[in-house]
Amino acid sequence: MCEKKFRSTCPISSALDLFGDKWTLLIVRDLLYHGSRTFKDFYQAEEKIPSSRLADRLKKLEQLGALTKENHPTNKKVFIYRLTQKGKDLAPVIVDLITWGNKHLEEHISEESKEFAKRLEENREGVLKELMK
Amino acid sequence: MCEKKFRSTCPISSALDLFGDKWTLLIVRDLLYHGSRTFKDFYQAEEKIPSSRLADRLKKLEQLGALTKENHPTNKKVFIYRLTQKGKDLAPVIVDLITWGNKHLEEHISEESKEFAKRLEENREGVLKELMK
DNA sequence: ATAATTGCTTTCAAAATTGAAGCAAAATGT
DNA sequence: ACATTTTGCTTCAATTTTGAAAGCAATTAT
Repeated sequence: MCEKKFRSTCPISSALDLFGDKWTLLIVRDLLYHGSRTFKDFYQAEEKIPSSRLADRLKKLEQLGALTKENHPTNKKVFIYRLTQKGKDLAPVIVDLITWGNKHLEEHISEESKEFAKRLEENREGVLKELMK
Repeated sequence: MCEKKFRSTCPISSALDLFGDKWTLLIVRDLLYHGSRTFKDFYQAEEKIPSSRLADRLKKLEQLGALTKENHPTNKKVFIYRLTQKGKDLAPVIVDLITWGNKHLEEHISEESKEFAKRLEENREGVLKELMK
């Protein structure tokens, strides 16, 4: 049953089998920053994910158990997505991508992100703890 | 000139524009573990990358400045690939993927990787230092 | 009652990926 | 010296994935 899913028994390769694309970790990013999001929220992010892609990435992440989908308390048409612990555990990866990007793509990174990256360098553990709570 | 290359000024999204696929970080992985590799070495890795993909990922990583390509000292047909500092700086990302994979995909991860992950948990900084040197 | 919003699904062309075969230069074997 | 193998790719057809746009049904707002 896993034979089709993973290329090898390497944890890196296996993680990439799940997250190795241009969109999945951006969904995780938005949830790390905001705690909870709706379809529309993700859809309106700067990077402009196509709704078809967004729908299937959310489905995959839910099936994987990295996020949950629950009803909005008052609006039946809206769903609320949140990270599970499995999803939150991706925070270190995300945070290291920020550090790498900030160091090596500095010229085109936003000031806001640079400041976040600075906080990270000063206190990685603290920032991580905050993000994952 | 960057307008086509990056979807936004977010460092995460930008890093994913460069590394967000199933193969690129496996090349980095092999170089982190082994120091230097040849085309054949990468090609023979467990995950079976197609040679066409390998060729263009190596080219992209070289253009990006994440690795260098140099001549073999005695065999003119062989090239030696090595990580630059820019490439080595991806080590934290790789290492966090190992930690995540080991925790959440435990049942299908090799014993060898589990042991490495254990060393990581005990001494992340030390292992990182070793990998990046 | 009508219009707008939300969370999708559908469609389809374009782009990326795979797997296999091919190839030239260099190295190795005899 | 000559044939064979190795190495590092390139090429190509077939399949898969993606992106852009349109569509849609069930609410919700007016």
